[in-house]
Amino acid sequence: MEPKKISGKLLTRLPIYSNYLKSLPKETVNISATKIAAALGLGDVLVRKDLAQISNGGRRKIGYVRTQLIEDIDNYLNSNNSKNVILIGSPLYASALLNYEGFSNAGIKIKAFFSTDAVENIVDHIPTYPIESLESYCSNHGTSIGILSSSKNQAQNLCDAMIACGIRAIYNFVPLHLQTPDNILVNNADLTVGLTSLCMALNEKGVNH
Amino acid sequence: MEPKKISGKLLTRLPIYSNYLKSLPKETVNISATKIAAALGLGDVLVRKDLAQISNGGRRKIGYVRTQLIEDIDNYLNSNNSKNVILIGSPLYASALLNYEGFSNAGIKIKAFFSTDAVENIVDHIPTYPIESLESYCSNHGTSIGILSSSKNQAQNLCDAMIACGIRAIYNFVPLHLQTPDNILVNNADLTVGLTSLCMALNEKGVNH
DNA sequence: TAGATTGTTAATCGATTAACAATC
DNA sequence: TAGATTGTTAATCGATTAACAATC
Repeated sequence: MEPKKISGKLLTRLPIYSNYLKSLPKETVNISATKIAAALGLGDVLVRKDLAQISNGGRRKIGYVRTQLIEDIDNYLNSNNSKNVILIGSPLYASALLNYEGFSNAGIKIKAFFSTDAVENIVDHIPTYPIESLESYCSNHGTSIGILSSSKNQAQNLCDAMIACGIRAIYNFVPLHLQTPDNILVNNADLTVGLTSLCMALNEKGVNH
Repeated sequence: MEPKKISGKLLTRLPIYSNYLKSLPKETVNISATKIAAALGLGDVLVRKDLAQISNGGRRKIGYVRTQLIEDIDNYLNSNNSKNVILIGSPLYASALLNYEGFSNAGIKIKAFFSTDAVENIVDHIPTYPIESLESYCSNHGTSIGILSSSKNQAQNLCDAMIACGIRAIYNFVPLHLQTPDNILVNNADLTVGLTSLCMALNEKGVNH
């Protein structure tokens, strides 16, 4: 059950592979690393090395069994990612995450949303609770990961509240450096890098507006 | 005016440095790389090398002038990132991005939001338009970057629409591999990696729920 | 057999860290 | 002077790519 440790870069590619393989027509039984690489704009050796880490490999001249590969990738992601994850923040910021269709690809399910504003359920598969019930929920469910998506003003308070409730790791979508004790893991989601690197690439092409 | 090319990793750190420096009390005139590194959990040599790339350096024994450093970083980001950026999608997915307080740190301003649903302005500083006016807007403004935040179903259509309007680069928040011609830059924002690496880190610590 | 493929080993490349020199 | 600092050069590390061997 111990998922093997793989690199962060590969971790970003696994859901991409999985997605791509699932998008192929059902008739596609075998698929080669070369084809996958070409479709996704990666090197073929890279794809082969990646797949070697989570599957039992393919067959020479034939490639990999598509369904097996999907299973291997999803298995890895599921066994790695089966954690109790909650989301905390205000609906204004959090609704995109509640609706995000990418987490399930990675075997992640958000269990509950704790809202700073009184609201109904925003999506039907994730219950919304008032922030006040965070403590009782966590003590009952042993939640280990909290996603934080709020205004800058609220962020540090919400962060403190999560830590007080025993949360071990925080995925922070607020563009602010959170103050946390050493034993708390924090991962800061940075939505600007992607844009900035596009800007950089356009500059190189001579596009200046 | 040609911003120097720096690595993607540094690009993620620049807004972090800028944020941190701005968060210090006004009385702080000088700040050393060692202190910055300690506060942000980075190596001091790394910070020094980073700063060397965008500033004229500090003074031995004293460090850097805080305000000068902020200016240098923000200057770099502004000159690199002064592009016409629009957001396209449905409010459900896009509202978090419209409200995101991190883009301005990087010198990026979203100029307009093109909504698939008829809605009023969501935030007061970004006008909301119906998707139908995308074409006329783009031909008037020479927009080069589009942020895509919609359901999976809508994504490819919206992507095609943007390309038809002359957009050169797409920042894609939809967990789906977009089909695009070779000359279009695509950057896929991946919100799951952060969560997945937290899961991995917790696994290593023996936390299994 | 020839060609398409996987898989392995070595080379390259870029980012980070270590060691240390310079200096105020 | 001694200590805190910047800055530079070399070493390390990890990820990717190149070259090629194996094989169906």
